[in-house]
Amino acid sequence: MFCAKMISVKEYLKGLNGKQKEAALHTKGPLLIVAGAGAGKTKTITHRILNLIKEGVPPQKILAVTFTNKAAKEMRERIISLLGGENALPFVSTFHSLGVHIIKENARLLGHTKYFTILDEGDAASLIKDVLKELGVDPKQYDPKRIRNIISREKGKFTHPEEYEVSAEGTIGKIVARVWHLYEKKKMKENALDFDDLLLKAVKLLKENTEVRKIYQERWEYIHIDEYQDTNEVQYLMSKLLCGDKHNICAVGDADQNIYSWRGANLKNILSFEKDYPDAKIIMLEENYRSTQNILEAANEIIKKNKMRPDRNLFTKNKTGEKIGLYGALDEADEAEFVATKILEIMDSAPEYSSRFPRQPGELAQGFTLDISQGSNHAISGSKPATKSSSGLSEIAVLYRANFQSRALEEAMLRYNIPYQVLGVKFFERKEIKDTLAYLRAALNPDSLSDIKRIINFPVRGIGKATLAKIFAGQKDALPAKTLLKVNSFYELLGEISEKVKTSRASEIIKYVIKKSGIENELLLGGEEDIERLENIKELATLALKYDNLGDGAGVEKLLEDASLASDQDGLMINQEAKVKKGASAVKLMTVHASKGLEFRHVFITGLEDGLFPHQRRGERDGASDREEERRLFYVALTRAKEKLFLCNAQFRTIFGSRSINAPSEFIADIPSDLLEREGESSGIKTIYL
DNA sequence: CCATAATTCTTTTTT
DNA sequence: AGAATTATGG
Repeated sequence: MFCAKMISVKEYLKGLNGKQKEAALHTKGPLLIVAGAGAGKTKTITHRILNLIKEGVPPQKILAVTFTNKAAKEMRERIISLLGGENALPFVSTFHSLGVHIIKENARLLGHTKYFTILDEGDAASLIKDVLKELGVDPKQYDPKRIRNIISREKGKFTHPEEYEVSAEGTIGKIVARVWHLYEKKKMKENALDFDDLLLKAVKLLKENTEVRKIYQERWEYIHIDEYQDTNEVQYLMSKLLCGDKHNICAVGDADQNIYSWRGANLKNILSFEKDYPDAKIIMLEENYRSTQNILEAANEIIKKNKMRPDRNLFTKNKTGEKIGLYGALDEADEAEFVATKILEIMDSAPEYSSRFPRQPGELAQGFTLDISQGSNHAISGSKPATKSSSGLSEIAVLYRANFQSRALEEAMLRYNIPYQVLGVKFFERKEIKDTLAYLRAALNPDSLSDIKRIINFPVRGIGKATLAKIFAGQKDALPAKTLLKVNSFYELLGEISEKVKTSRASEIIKYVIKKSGIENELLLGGEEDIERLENIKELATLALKYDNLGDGAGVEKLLEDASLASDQDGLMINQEAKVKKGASAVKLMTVHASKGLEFRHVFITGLEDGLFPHQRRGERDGASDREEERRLFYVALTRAKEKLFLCNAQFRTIFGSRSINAPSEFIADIPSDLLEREGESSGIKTIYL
């Protein structure tokens, strides 16, 4: 119905290409946007939302769901900038926080309070461990994490525990069935939900309760689902239930970028979109605006080798660009050294940075301690904080398959005085942060045993295992008088905190907790490490300032929610805001998974060794599809780069403290050699052996 | 109950 | 290699 004339009228869509415009203008009925890497996916979706609003749809009627907080944040910001000063905004959320939202509004229906505790994977695994012990199963023989994974996978498939019990096979299956049952019971008793529950319970509500379903279907008339290829069964059901009969669903995705099948992501969802919504409009975005032709060609060659994929190719009008650099390193230290020196070279080639870095590795800033565990943002003391021109550094990313690889890279960055930031150090998973938050959670949810367990004897109060067991068994009166006194004063403390929560702002409460609990005193007495921990908690208080305007009580509640749902990158993002704001720009180190959705002028892909990338995992799952997933992962890595790409592999790598020899990844050989260019060999390959 | 010593993991990717 | 968990003795 819309003709060229009408399109031309919409000034605000003029930055889009034909296909993108078509997508933005298709507002009624189901729409699938198949968007290749760098094809302007977010731009299209945000403009579509803009168009809806311009056509008169109230912003609150629009929902956009993403996978990560970072993606949600970016989308929100881009919508805000498109809308200008408008005050009402669409509801942009991750799947998990949408789940929390729905559950909180209906907590009673599920037998929970709105202060339910969210268990992270660690909490969940330790709860499973307790369950195993209770059932008389040796947790060493049956790894709690593994059991947790199996349960998680089943929950992601929307399997009922009873259903599973019937179909469970083998010894493990039987054990899982028993554990699962008790695990659910315990969570209920603790008023706690695991990550899967956040989606599952929300879907159950929507599915089984007509009124609830109606409320949300009416609340949101237009829904958008980002990264549709990564949805699992539960998320798929959620999207379906939310869009109801109106079918105003816009899904965006790219089958080639499905890298989460190990988490239950089901390609079927995107591949059978047309079956689910027969009147669906499908739009393919195949022009890449991000990368040079060389980079894109390499990526196309890599992904072509997968069998299970749509037949299509991205193209670009960008220039040919430089060749892809290739470096065969001796070991991980050599590899890291190469990366570091290359980064300096890159910075040197931009004249405005040339004076910033020391030329020799020896010129280190004095008094700088090497502290890998902290990760985060190491703007080097002694080197001037980078100013406006320093954005160059943040245009560089170093990618790797597994988190442990960051270590060697960090050491090199420190030696060469290159400011860097590691995405993957989970601020909210640090012990001191978890401890502090546990006080708040326990105060709000007195049933939360996992939180109480964590803090009842930290700082040391002389309440040990035996005492704990008695309390949990409801036999407080069986305690010796002296112990009872300690226990009571602990619960009084929780009571005081809970009172304080109702009457104070988030940042104040954090300070209150560390004082009253004795955490502060404890850490002040400790060594250097403890002081650093205290600093981290203070950072938490700073971060909490942002929640102060939500009002007394509500601020803490939201802070706790965000803390539970913050992934590593998000967590760090928040963590860093304070530091980065000062203008420090840094090279980014992260896993390939974490890099999805991002782009950088210069990208290093490290650890391209057989067994590491593609990663060799132990059996269990179907090898062929795993291999294809590794390939998709490499494809994602390649397509992050805009201008220059470096590939590195190391002959030797130390894993678990012992050195292993690795052949270069097959991926390197899969790239046409005319796209590659050797960056020189490491010295001494022949001489050093062991 | 707690501090220290000994032992056993860890490393795939994440909401 | 280093962290984390568990065993041991006070």
